Amino acid sequence: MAAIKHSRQRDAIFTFLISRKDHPTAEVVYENVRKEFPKISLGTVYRNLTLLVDMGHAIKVPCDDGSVHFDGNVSPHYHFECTRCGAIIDLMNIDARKLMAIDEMVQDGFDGKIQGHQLFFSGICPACIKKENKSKISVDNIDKK
Amino acid sequence: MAAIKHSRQRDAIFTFLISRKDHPTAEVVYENVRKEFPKISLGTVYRNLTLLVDMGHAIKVPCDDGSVHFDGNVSPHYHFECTRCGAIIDLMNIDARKLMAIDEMVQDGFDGKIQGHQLFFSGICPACIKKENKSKISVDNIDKK
DNA sequence: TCATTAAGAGTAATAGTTATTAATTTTAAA
DNA sequence: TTTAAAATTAATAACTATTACTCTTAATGA
Repeated sequence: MAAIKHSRQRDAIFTFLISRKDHPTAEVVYENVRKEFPKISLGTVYRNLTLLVDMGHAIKVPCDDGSVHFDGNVSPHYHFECTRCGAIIDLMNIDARKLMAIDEMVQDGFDGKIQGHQLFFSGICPACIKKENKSKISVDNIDKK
Repeated sequence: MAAIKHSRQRDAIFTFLISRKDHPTAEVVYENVRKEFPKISLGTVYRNLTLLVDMGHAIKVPCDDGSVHFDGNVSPHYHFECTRCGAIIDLMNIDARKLMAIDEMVQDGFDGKIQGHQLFFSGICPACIKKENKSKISVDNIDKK
């Protein structure tokens, strides 16, 4: 019965994960945790990320472009990917009743049993919109935020 | 101006794709087209599948488990994956207005710009439900379909 | 028919991830 | 506190899905 032992490396991975709002990939986690543990290996990062997901402390976010990101926010929510900068952002403002309505919408007329869904949004993130506006406005407006 | 030449292999790949309702992977396409073209290579299958997708004759369906499936049905619809047998099934009975309502639901209160979404359902497919019922009923009922 | 050139076959290369293993760390019993 | 079992790590090998490369075949247009 594989008792799970504490490890500093896993701590560092988890701490890094919850410190970020943009959902890093395994590679990004690796590069950052390496600052604290220069000898950590990519395999250790992968093993601990899947461990954290299995323990329910993190979520695996498979994106449309095939890349896989990780999220330290385990409360139910959807994700949004910016088509400009690639950032993954949490969408927390969802009404639970509307979520269930989505399943019911397709269950009607379908012979199988709908048990759940994955919903993933795409578009332009607030930061990229701000950047875009800044480059549009003329020089004398730059300081107006 | 890269004139696209016709090829029997591509035809066979496309014909196989639209003949299936369960959205095969590149590997499955390969195994099946090989019956007609025993010398076809996996690289040819991949190249033609992406060609078909680029031409708008097929859709690439990246699934949650990381596997990639292909769909010869290009009309707008959602997908459903059976958690028992892994089959991917088209869900055609969706009201377009309800789809847009999904984007509006999350746009409200979000500073970014929602441009679209990917929605993917999971559960038990009709075939697996039928199979389950069959194994439950007693012997004297087997022939009752 | 013949020349041109995209497409195919076969194979090598790559990326992302998982598996293996010897050495190290953690934990708990003595 | 010491120490030994068990889990974890670092390093690396292996694996899987996909793409790239090279040379050959065959579709197209004159």
